This record gives sequence, C-alpha cells and structure tokens, in this order.
Amino acid sequence: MGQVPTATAYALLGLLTFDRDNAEPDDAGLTGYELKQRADNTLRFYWVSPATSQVYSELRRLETLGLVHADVRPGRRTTKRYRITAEGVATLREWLRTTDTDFPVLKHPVALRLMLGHLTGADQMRGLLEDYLDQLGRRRHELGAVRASLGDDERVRYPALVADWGLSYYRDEERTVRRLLGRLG
Amino acid sequence: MGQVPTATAYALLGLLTFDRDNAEPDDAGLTGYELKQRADNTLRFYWVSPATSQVYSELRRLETLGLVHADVRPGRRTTKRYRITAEGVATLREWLRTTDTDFPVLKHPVALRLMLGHLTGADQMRGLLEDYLDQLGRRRHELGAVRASLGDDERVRYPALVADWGLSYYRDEERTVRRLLGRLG
DNA sequence: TGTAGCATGTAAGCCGTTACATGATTGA
DNA sequence: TCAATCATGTAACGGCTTACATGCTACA
Repeated sequence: MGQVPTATAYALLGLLTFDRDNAEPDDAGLTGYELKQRADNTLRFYWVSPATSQVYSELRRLETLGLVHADVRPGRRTTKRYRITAEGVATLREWLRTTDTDFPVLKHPVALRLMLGHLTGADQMRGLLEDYLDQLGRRRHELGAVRASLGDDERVRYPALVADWGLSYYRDEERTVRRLLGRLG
Repeated sequence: MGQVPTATAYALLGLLTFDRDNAEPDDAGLTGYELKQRADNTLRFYWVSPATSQVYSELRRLETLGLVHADVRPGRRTTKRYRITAEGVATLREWLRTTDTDFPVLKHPVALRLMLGHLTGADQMRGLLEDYLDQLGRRRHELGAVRASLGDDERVRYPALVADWGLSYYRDEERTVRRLLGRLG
C-alpha cells in the first residue's frame, strides 16, 4: 500500500537537493510552504503542481522512510524545515539509475476540443486556438522569468536546461498553432 | 458525487460522434472493446488511454445520463453496441461552447530526470535523452500511420488536424532534444 | 486443438484534489 | 487595525489503475 515513493514524491525530494548550501545552518532546509512555492516555479511546467496538502503529506511520508529529516523549530509558531538525508540522496540516485522512464503524458484539452470541430464549426475552433495562443504567450513569459532567475549558475545548470527545453516547446507550439489557424482560415 | 461527466467521459462521447454512418443498421454503434481500441489509436496521443474497465463503466454512466444508447444483442455472447443520442450530441456541443478550456498538463518524466542531472552526471543524461529520441521516433511513426489512415476524408478533417499537430510536436521535440544533446557535450 | 483476439465486467486501492480549519507574522 | 502572507494540517472523495475473473469466436 504505497511504501514506495511515487514519481511526484521523487520530484519533491529532488527539489530538496537544490537546498542553497548556506553558511548559516539556521536557514538550512525548506518548509513545506517554501517547497510548494518552488514546485509552482519549476515543477509545474513539465510535471505537476501538487496541492499544498499533498506537499505536507508527502514530506511526512518521506520522513518516515528516512529520506528527509525534519528540523522542528518550536516557538510561537512551530515550523519544520526539511532537508534531504544521505539515504535520501542515495535512494534518489538509485531511482534515476534503475527505474525505467515512462513516455511523457500530455493532457491537451485544446487538442481534445479541436478533434470535435465538426460539432461546432471552424469559427469557434479559431476562437479556441486564439485564446490558447494568448495563454501560451503568458506561460512562456512566466517560464522566461524563471529561466532568467537561474542565470548561468553552474549549480542549476540542469534546471536551466529543462527551462530552455520548456521555452523551446512553447515557441514551437505557438508556431504550430498559428499554422493550424491558417489552415482553418 | 460525479453526476457531471468528466473530460475523459466527454472525450469518449466525442469518439462516438465519428460512428461511420453505415447503410446497415446492424453495425451501428461501437462496443466498449472497439471504443477502447479507438481511444488507443487517437486519444492517447494528446489525452489519455483510459483503462478498459473505465471505458465500460463510463459507458454505463453515460447511458444512465441518457447521453448514449445501448443496443443489446443477445445470443451466445451478449454484446452491447453504443451510439450517441441526440441529447448526447446537444450536451457535448454545450460542453464545447461553455466550459472553459484548461491549459494542457504535461507529465514529462524525461525532463523531470534531466532536472536532477547534477546527481548522475552528463553521461547518464545523454543516455536518457538518446533513449527518449528512440521512443519519440517510434511514437511518431505510430501517429503517422494513424494520420495516413485518415487521408483527406472531409468527415475526419478535424481529427486529421489534431494528428498533424501531434506530428509537428514530435518533430519539434526531436529537434529540441538533439540540441540539448549537443549542449551536454 | 489450442491460442490469440473479442467482449464484458468486479473489487480494491492509491494518487491527488477540493474544501475546510487554524493561527502567527508582517507591513500598509 | 486590518489584510495579505506565512505555515500546517484534516477530512472526504473522485478518477483512474491494477488485478482478477469469465467465457466466446476465429483461425492456424
């Protein structure tokens, strides 16, 4: 019954490996709240943005598995800062090395609707694609800001590669949608 | 508690609108088995391939909602052929017209792993991307066969557009992955 | 004759979301 | 002082998958 972490759990665990190696140990680790924000900044573009409640429950599960360590700070407001453990890093490496990689899954509501264009006519489909183009542009700008924040810092070289990948995808998608619009015209 | 069909249910309902308008009424409609095959041929490239058991249960649900009609053929082997009803078509149109369209969700295990390249090194990431290129090529051929089977039949003009969209996506993705491979040395 | 495909279903369970709930802290 | 943000959870439930079960039909 779910002893093995899911891909989403590994993704969250992976985000913890980018813990800024701070001089001050007081700031080590991330709270569930911060991890959720980080997921919203990066993970959501090519995976999912887990619900806040799931972030907390996954963290608790990873803790019982010994893959993260919770640093509890008592006080008026109790906060927990989570760090990945050595065992967590080893488990993550093992997962990367041995688990086979599924083909990406795309849930594309726009394509799904376009398939049914014979029910609505070309006009409505054009509107659909134009709206989608707007959203794509906004998404691309959001991801562009994330990419810019990564700069050319060697420590986030791979996240930067992934962000560039995403940006290419959005640009290509915009081009393709424009071509489709032309064919509907 | 789920009185309203989900997007997947509408997708399956939509597939039923492409029922070949046969001269022989005996062949009208699709069995759950055939619908599952059709989903595997088309829907899976940009939505999901629902499990067989889900196809059957969704069909039963759509029937209680009056959106499909089940034609039961008794005999040695009882089969049910499902057709979309007039109400089903109206409901589907209403859904297309009024429900707002979510942005696509991409679950990309390859990108997820690439993000964690600092844990494994560039060599393993190159292997990952090369494997992915192989899979992409196979996928593209599968979708190419589907596209070819649609031809330029006006009745499946929109599914053909969607298939072309998918083919563009696969080609662009291959190009982008090759560029990433180049940047990994 | 036996295997692959056709055809339909039940049961159990997990992943993840939505809705709800609580309270501290910070800054306008 | 009041709102936004920080921070952490619980409860309920739905969608979907996996595993299991059954039996017919066509064909090599």
